[in-house]
Amino acid sequence: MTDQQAFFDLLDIMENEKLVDAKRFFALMRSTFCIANLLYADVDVLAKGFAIHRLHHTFSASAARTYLDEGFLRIDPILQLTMGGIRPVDWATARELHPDSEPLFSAAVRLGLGVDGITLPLPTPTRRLAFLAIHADIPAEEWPAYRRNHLRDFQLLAYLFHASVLENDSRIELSQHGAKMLTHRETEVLGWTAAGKSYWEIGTILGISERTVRFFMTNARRKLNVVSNTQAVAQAVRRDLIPTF
Amino acid sequence: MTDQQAFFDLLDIMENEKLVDAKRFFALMRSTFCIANLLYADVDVLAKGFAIHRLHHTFSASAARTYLDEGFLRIDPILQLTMGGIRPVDWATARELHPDSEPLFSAAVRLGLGVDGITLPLPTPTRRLAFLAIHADIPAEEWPAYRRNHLRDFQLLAYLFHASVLENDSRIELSQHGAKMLTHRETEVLGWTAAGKSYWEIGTILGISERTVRFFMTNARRKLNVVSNTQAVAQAVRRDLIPTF
DNA sequence: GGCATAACTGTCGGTAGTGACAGGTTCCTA
DNA sequence: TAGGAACCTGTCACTACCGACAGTTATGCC
Repeated sequence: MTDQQAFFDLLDIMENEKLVDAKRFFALMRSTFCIANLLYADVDVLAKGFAIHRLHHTFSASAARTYLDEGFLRIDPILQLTMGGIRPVDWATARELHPDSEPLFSAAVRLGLGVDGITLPLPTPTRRLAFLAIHADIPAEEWPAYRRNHLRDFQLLAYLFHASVLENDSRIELSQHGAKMLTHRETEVLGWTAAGKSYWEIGTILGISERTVRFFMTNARRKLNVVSNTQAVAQAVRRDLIPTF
Repeated sequence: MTDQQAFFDLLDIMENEKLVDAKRFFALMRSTFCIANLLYADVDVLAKGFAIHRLHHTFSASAARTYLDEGFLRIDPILQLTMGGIRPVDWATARELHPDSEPLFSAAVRLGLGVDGITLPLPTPTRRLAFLAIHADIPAEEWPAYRRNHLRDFQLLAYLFHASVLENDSRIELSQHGAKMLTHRETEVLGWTAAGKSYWEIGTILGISERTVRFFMTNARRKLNVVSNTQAVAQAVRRDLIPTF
């Protein structure tokens, strides 16, 4: 099969080149596998709502805008299945499991996004959600055989691409994220918050005003780049920034 | 190729059966791919030393005991490369990158563990390290072509097996710890709270009402014997009850 | 058939957390 | 001596949380 050779060529590229541009990867994928469209996303679920950390796709600008603007991202049943999962998610399966979301799928069809496709969940170091969605340009009746034939190819190539993106990411993050250390008071206040104390109680304990406690917590949240006290405590405990008792 | 058909049969099993026993998976892998030995491990890198969470292998009992007793696990260069990585790790590459560990590789050869093989890192929900190590029973000169041909098969099947193990794990964990253990939903909701999500957002993500999210959080607080969501998250993170990613 | 457990939903009212506004002092270092 | 960093305080308006009330449905076990 010539298909085989094309796959191996692509594999060599993905394994040997440190940084593969998304556009190039998408172009290679499309030419190798008769893929109509691809979407790679890395969504930061730590941020308020869903902050898009990284997004590459080959859909039309208007289709993507509609998808994002309408907030479909929040209720997309494929995303729900992808979240925290490892197995590939078939769009058809998601459609069956979530009949409530039928309007979404209908809208997707109108936008030309197709209904036969697959989404591969990708692991992320932090609590983000990354995935590669693949929409092949083939007749519906050929889809099962196509999926079966190429799932392994997609799985491996998606992970190699993802690895490339993450490796590049961490280089950037290491250079900019530096000495955002918590002060003594911030640590102290965070510790009492982790112990379940309210602002008023902490203020009384430390002999400062409730307002000041809030001030320290606000600074801690900003430094940890989180939105809630709860989240700040989760991060602090994970990073061993506050004493465990 | 008959190889192809054997792979597809195995793929069908891994995709359709909820729980695939390690022994069965290993047997199928060995017969399908001429694999000499397999090792699947899930270790806790946070614990002092390495706490083994799960371990299946086809190596001889004496070889495995030597490997573990001698503490090779701690200095294994392959594990070092696997840690936090996504890309497959070739044993030969690890040997080149870590000349200091030559004694380990020599010992491995004596023990019959082989030097041509590959280790696939697998993502885990908590701060653990999981991987599948594969050692094929073929002449060294055929290894590069073999690796190239089957990497995609290994990658996909390893992930499906890993998914099966993880899904089964969570079920066991819930049932064995008795009344004080958090339910699946409580764990899930707690995890999203730790990620800074509001009740409304979590409800949207999980497809349930905001009220129900509150219900689960209330139960979680009661079981953890704490008064606030923040405190609950602190406890849960400390006890590794919720995914960290 | 009872009983327990898990998953699920609704409303009310009080309290706690959060952002944005606008200040202050002390101490150390360039 | 100017600037920065840590520490400290106040008010207003809004949102989120949390306890207590009172349910429903499904499943599995004795």
